[in-house]
This record gives sequence, structure tokens and C-alpha cells, in this order.
Amino acid sequence: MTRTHVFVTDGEPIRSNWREAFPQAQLGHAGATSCEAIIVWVLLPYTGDITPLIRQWQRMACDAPVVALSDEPRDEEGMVALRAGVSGYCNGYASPAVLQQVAETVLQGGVWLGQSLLQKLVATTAQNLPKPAVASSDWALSLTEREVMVARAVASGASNKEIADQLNITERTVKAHLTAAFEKLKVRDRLQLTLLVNGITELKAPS
Amino acid sequence: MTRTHVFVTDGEPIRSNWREAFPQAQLGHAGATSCEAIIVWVLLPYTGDITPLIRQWQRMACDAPVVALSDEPRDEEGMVALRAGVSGYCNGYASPAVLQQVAETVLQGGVWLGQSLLQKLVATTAQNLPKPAVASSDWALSLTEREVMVARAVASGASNKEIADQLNITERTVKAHLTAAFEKLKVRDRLQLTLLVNGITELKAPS
DNA sequence: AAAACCATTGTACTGAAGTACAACCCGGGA
DNA sequence: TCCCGGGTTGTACTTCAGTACAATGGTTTT
Repeated sequence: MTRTHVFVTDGEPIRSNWREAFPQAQLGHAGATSCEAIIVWVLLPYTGDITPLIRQWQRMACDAPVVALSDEPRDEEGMVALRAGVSGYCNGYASPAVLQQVAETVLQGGVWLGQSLLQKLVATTAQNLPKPAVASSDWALSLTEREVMVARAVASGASNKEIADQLNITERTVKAHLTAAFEKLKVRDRLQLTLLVNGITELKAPS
Repeated sequence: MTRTHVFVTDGEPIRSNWREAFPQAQLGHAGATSCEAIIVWVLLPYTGDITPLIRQWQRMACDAPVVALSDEPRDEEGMVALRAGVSGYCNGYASPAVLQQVAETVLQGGVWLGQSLLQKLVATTAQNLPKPAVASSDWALSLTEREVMVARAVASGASNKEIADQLNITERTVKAHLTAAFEKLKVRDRLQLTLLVNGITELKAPS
């Protein structure tokens, strides 16, 4: 079998736009144990977990790049596909030109994404990455050692009683530390404290 | 002025690899007020905030795609550039072939990134946000539309009263939705719901 | 039409969270 | 020595969250 483009579908034949982009395109067989492909194009099914599907074809294709095709591209689905390790995520009805474009990018070691998905990736990462790194010590700065311990426990979902047992102190003392932390961090309750500690929200007034 | 590739540098002339990739390439003038370009390639300065620079050329080029070129590509710099809205981020000394590759991708509405940067994006996002972005449908799957709305509000730190006002319903109704959500998601209170919605913890038993 | 699900709301209750106003102990610095 | 800050705890109180036990009306499915 020559190394060529392999399209994996759920029974569907090769579409005309795929064929047009890659005349030698072949259909992947679900039952196959190995696959010699330049690129594996996986048409995502509408339902079910796509991660195993992608992983499976990655293995079978000996780590050849896998591109996910979706007839209803959604950012969420794209995220899942990326986590599974695809090298690209694009519309199943993309034009032959775009498909060839994707192929070139992927073969050069790049990753092909739509604008929307990428922006979401960047936005969310940009929001969540800096906090743990930068601001993680931020909220803790104005707190005492004990207050930080209690705050961390709260932020993991523990109740006052549980924290008390964990730290071998009274529930009353836990409340005392919490009240102090609330005041210092300008939050009103344990939930907002949790958001702060977990980097979901920002500090109001930098102490 | 014909629409062509415009390279923006800090006084540096057009490099040979740029010229080779795009023979009609032109230098962008910092003082210009507008610019008719297919793609604007901005060579990032070593120091200073690159965001205004990128934004400026996006405006001047009437939202033509902007690609950032960096002689010392770093993931952090790439992140900043992406947040600023660039459609690509690659090495300033990239080969003409790669540059053309980038151009094609960008012109088709794609985004061009190096493997490293993209992987970091995905990795960090997958760690920090897999829940909000990916599993967002996860926890939300078993909930009704209304329950999801309330859950999201709770997860942002709102009180029952605030949510009630926000949704124009009674506090009692908010409690009803919450109770249902707790039951379905196997959590005991709003704080653990928050952790789930914000992707800090995992779903216990997929319903 | 009956069943099932959803959204909505009510009253009343329990319990946890959070605050007010304290007190005590301990170690370090003025 | 006295003061101060941190850690600890107590009692009493208010407020909010959450549950129990309901009911009503609308929509969809059977």
C-alpha cells in the first residue's frame, strides 16, 4: 500500500471535495490493524467520545498526522480534538484548496485551526495561565500562614468542620481565619475566596 | 499602491528571505496613515510592548491579516502576539517556502503557529480550562437550560438573591434549580458546584 | 388524554456560614 | 516590661444556603 491520504468515516464514502483535493485518497477501514498514511483525516461522528477514535488512528498510522474533520465545527469539539492530539481541525465540507492547504501545513509540522477556535484557545489560556504563575502568590501575600492554609482548603471545597479536623483546630478558629482573609482580600464569602484562590477572578485592591 | 505584502521593521530593510518569498514585498512606513496590504508582516522589536504595534497595523491595513515575525520566538511572546490578534507568529528568518506557507494559511482565514507554541497553548488550556471549554458541555449535559444558567451564575460568585434578580425569578426558584443541579451532579453545595463548573474538579458519576 | 418533564413559587424548617464582642497564650521588638 | 501581632477559642447572634413537602401551569411525549 502506497503512502497516501486516508479518510476515516462512519461508513460514508469519500466525498467529492476530498477526492478532488487528493485524487489518490483512500478510505480507512475501522477494522484495520495498521495503516500507511501521509495524513489520516477523521470525519468526526456526531455523537460519542471522539478521543478514542483519534487516538486509535494515531497509533495505527504510526503517528502520522491526524486531522479531524467536522461537519458542524464547534470550538468545544475542536478543543477535545486538540487534546486528543490532532494536527488540524477543519470543516468536513472544506474546499479542496483548503484541504490541500491544511495538508501542507500539517506536513510541515504545523497545526491548522480556524480563527475562532484559536482565538478561544488564546483567550482562555491567556486568562488562566498568567494567574497561576503570577497571581497565585498574589492573594497569599497579605495573608498569614494559617490564613493561607484555610483559604486553600476552602478553595478545594472543604467545609469549616472538615478544615478544623484537618488542621486540628476548632471550627471557631477556622471561622476566625476566614473572616480575616475575607477582610484582607475584599471578598464577601468563601465562594468568592475560592474564585480568587483558583485564579478565576482578580484581586480587587492589591494590598 | 497595489495590494501586496508589507513588511514592517524598525528601520531594517527587507530581508532576502522575505524578498525571495514575495518579490513585490514592500516596506511599511511607520508614519503612514493607511496601508493597502494583502498581509502585514511585523518584525517584532526586542523590547517594548508589541500589542500597540500590532493593533496599529491592523487598523491601518483595514483588518488585513497581520503576521508577527520574531527573531527570537518565545512562547510567551507568541501568546502576547496572539492576544493582540495576529493571524500568525513565526520566525523572522523562516525560509521563503515557510513564509509562503504561512501566507497561504493566513489568507484562507487560518492561523499559523509553530508546533511548540500551539502545543503549549493546548497543553495549558487542557490543564486549566478543559472543563469550562471542553467539559463545559460535560457537566451541563444532564442539566436543563435553566439549571445551567443558575449554575453558571453561582460559579461566578453570585448569591441566590442576585441570581434571582438577574433572571427575574424568585429566590425560591433559584434554590429549586440549584437543588436539582446538586442532585444531578452529585455535589453537596454551591462551592463544589463552582469547582465543577470552573473545571477545578471532575464529575463524579457521569449521569 | 394521561404521563412526564420543565419552570415556577410558597411555607417552614434545619444547618452551615459569617459576625460581634470578647478572651487567653506566646514570641519578638520598643 | 509593655506592646503588638499571630494563633487560638468561647458564646451568642444574624444571615444565607439548602431541604422537605408541597402546588400550579405549560409543553412534549406516549
